Amino acid sequence: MAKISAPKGTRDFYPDEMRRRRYLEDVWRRVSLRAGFEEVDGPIFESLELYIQKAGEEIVTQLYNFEDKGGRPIAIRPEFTQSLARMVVARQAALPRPIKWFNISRCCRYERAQKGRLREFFQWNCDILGAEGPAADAECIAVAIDALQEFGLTKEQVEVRLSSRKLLSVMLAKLGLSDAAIPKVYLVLDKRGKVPADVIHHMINEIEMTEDQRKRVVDIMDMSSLDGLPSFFGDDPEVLEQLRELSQVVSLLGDDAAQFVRIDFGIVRGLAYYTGPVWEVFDKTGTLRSLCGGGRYDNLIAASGGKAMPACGFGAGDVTMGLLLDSLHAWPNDLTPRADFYVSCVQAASVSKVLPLVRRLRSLGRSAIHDLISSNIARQIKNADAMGVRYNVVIGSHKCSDDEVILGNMRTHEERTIRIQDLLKSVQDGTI
RNA sequence: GUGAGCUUAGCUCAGUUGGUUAGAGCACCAGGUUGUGGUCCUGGGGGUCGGGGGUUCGAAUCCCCUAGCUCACCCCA
Repeated sequence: MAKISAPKGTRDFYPDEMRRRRYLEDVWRRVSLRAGFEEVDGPIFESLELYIQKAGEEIVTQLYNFEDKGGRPIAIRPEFTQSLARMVVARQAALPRPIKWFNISRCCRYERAQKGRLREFFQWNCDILGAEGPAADAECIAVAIDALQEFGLTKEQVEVRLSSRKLLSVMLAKLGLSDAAIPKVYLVLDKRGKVPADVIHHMINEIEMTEDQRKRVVDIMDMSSLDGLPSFFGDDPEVLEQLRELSQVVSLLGDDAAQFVRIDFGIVRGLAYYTGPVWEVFDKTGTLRSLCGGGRYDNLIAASGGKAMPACGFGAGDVTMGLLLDSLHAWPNDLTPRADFYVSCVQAASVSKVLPLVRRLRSLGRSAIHDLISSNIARQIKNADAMGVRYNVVIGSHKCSDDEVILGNMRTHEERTIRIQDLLKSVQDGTI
């Protein structure tokens, strides 16, 4: 039989990888729950139409789709947001506001795999619906930062780059740029930092606008705070309003979280999608794709057939986060689950006593394991040690009677003889 | 869709201008140690050198084709 390998862009999760995946998910879930988000989920496949409706026919080339046996066009979910919108719309009137939901979804996209991007991945989403205004945006950013800190990351290692689609479009409109020039400016903004400075310079010079406009576009591009803006636009009320809203997002975070945040109008993201503040999290070495991205998308629910409803949220993938923790050696030291007890057995005659004791220990909520391949006592203890077990329990030693066992602390090397019922009692009391 | 690189043991990799029977470390298994663990010592299993074809007395090594993987561009909800 031919060996068949896993499909391109997918991963096998052997125990090592699975532990890391669970660790990521545990952090995401813990952080979400303590911020008051409720976990939701939808099907792993949806009607293909759900994605076409939003992104157009071209999206089909970028996802896994098939016809089911009833001839219905189906797609494996490439993201969760469309499912979320569908779920919200279905019960929109009945859901208490604001809606705060989170989800950890397995998603597939048919794309060429490369560093930080695979065909199957896990994505954490947090969304707040029914809340307009900067408080909800700040809450999303706060939760994302909370997760970063929970992973042990500092403001020296990662940063949140914050922009505002609305502020940016108002500013560009006020500069009097032509309709043809504005998309090109977005493109340049998006490319900045990804391609060499002289290329950026060249791209800007290619855009048709006056020298004054060009200079101002460059100024906006280079801005890393909002301080200069009011004088820049002569206290224009529209600009000021958007500026105030974006500043509030930062100030609501408080000094501690705001230290992670930097204003960067280079954050563009999906043009059709976002309507207000947008942000992405990057590692500061700049070697990885974004760790997390989000923003305000007030049109989504209406576009999905519901009543207009403000919404904001973010998504974070497991692949890039894993790469970052790899490169920083920031995984927790020991994710290996260690059993509390290894019940070993000296003589064949006592073998039948092993599993019953193991089961008693397990029923008390402790983890207990034992030999399954007839190892001698030396091998059993060797195995127990290799697995980092806390206590070794020896049954059938000539040093003790039938209702006794030897309890060995694998770390301190202390041994003592103890009656089985006393052992179980101590375990129950929590003294062992 | 475009371009580049890589492929030798389960993993990470050596392998000299082509030259005996293809190696190391780690991992795994066993013994030293048949009633007590980490170290150590000894041994063992495991390779169609990605696949196919060609050149040659001789190919892991050179040439051609092909597959797979990786990286970058495009795209990125």
